[in-house]
Amino acid sequence: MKKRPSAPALLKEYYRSLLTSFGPQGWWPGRTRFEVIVGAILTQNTSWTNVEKAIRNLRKDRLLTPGRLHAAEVSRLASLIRPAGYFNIKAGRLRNFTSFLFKDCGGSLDQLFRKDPATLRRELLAVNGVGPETADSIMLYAAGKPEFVIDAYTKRIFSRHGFTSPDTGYDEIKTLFMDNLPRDAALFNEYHALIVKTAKDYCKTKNPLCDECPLKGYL
DNA sequence: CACCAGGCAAGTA
DNA sequence: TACTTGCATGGT
Repeated sequence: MKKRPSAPALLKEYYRSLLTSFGPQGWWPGRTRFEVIVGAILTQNTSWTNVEKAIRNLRKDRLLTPGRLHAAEVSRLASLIRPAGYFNIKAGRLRNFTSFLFKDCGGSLDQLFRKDPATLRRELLAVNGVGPETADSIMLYAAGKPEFVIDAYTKRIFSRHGFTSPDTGYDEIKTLFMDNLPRDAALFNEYHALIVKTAKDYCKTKNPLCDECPLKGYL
């Protein structure tokens, strides 16, 4: 029985193991920063394939810019994003975000992302419909800030492998990553992408000991 | 048919 | 503060 490594060592080992197994993902969940933000809101408790359908509908109508989206009727947005589920709620949330963006920054993402990270995160969280995961997804994948995104996959994998408990809170598990890894946006981006790939490909079964899982050796 | 998917806010006690 | 419920489509 080999000794359990320290948290920093374990997190680095896990990353190295995933990277070795799957290679760099070069993952980016959208074509533009604004599309990343839209995707982050639409994917709340929803499969990414359904989000892609909704994004395609928005793109077809050329609404994937802050100005065009903000100008569209919420009811029209709702009908376009229908495949992503919760469409009335999410249409309102998209509007809440663009309203904030225009009121606060004149619709400019450059201006929004020039805010210092702590302020930016606090203000994103103040938008109705933007919670911790959505805020961090925007910070990391749209703004390029080093915030680790904790999603259902991350929680599930790490709890199944006995690394956290199933009810560990968002901030607690996030701190685990943030405090034990270098604050590097590219690293956080790649790490989270690898976790998503692992979850989708290998951890569908509720069996944390599945043979092909790269984490197998760390139990 | 049941169950789940890259959450969040509002309601209840 | 701590729990519960509503939101909704599409894939397996």
